[in-house]
Amino acid sequence: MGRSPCCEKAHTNKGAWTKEEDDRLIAYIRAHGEGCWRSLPKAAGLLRCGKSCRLRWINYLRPDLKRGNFTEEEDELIIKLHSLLGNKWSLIAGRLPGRTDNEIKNYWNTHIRRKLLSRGIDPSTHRPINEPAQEVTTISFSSAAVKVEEKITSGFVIKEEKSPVRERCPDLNLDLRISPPYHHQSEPLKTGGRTSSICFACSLGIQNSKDCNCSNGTSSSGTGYDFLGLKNGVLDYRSLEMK
DNA sequence: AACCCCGCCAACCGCTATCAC
DNA sequence: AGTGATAGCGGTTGGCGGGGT
Repeated sequence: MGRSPCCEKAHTNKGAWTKEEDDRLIAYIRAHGEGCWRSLPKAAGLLRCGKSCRLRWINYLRPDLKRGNFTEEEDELIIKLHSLLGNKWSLIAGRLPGRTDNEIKNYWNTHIRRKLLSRGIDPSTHRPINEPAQEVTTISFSSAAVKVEEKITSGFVIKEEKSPVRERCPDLNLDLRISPPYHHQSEPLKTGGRTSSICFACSLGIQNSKDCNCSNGTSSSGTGYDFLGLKNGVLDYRSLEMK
């Protein structure tokens, strides 16, 4: 059984948006705010499907969009996040202010995939291309969780709470938590005779990030990591902020 | 100048998740 | 609990522009 169409296709425009349509959409949202996309086109005097309006606003017209080239810092962060989250573009976009899921998805497919391939890394598994195939762990959700297993992937410790029933299907009934990179307690970093620790942001190579809270960084939010929302050093995947 | 190829990216499509009744 | 409506997500498509021949 298919879904009913979100709008009457016979009476809607498709394809590229005109300046006038953009202006109408911006003016309407400025006056009335976002929400109720289905009724928005009619109210705004647009011959567009609500879905199309939403996409246009979110991906192109929103005033907080950054636009422009991605920085090297953003590149690396996207790679790291993708290695953890896979193609969860909206989650990845949620950690890159001013970037949209569509933009990141396009950028991944056009630039980063090639970049990783040129480094000899498989963009989907984040493993060396010539490395023999290994079991791939996918992050997914579940409330039924019993056993906990830790894995170290790309510098992150991932705690898997495994269901005893579905263990052979890693995509099912997993409840994951992502913690900061594993550091041996016996190997503290020493700087100029002083012992210091490196924060998670620095471990990703973004020392000047607002998420940096190690002793080398500028922020000082006390002990424990808070990168990517990792309160108390552990990220509950379900708490990742959605757009 | 004309044609072709290819990369980029905005937009669409189909699906799932969520909510209201 | 079941159903329909709506929002949101991710994969895919297609138009456009730039570079090469």
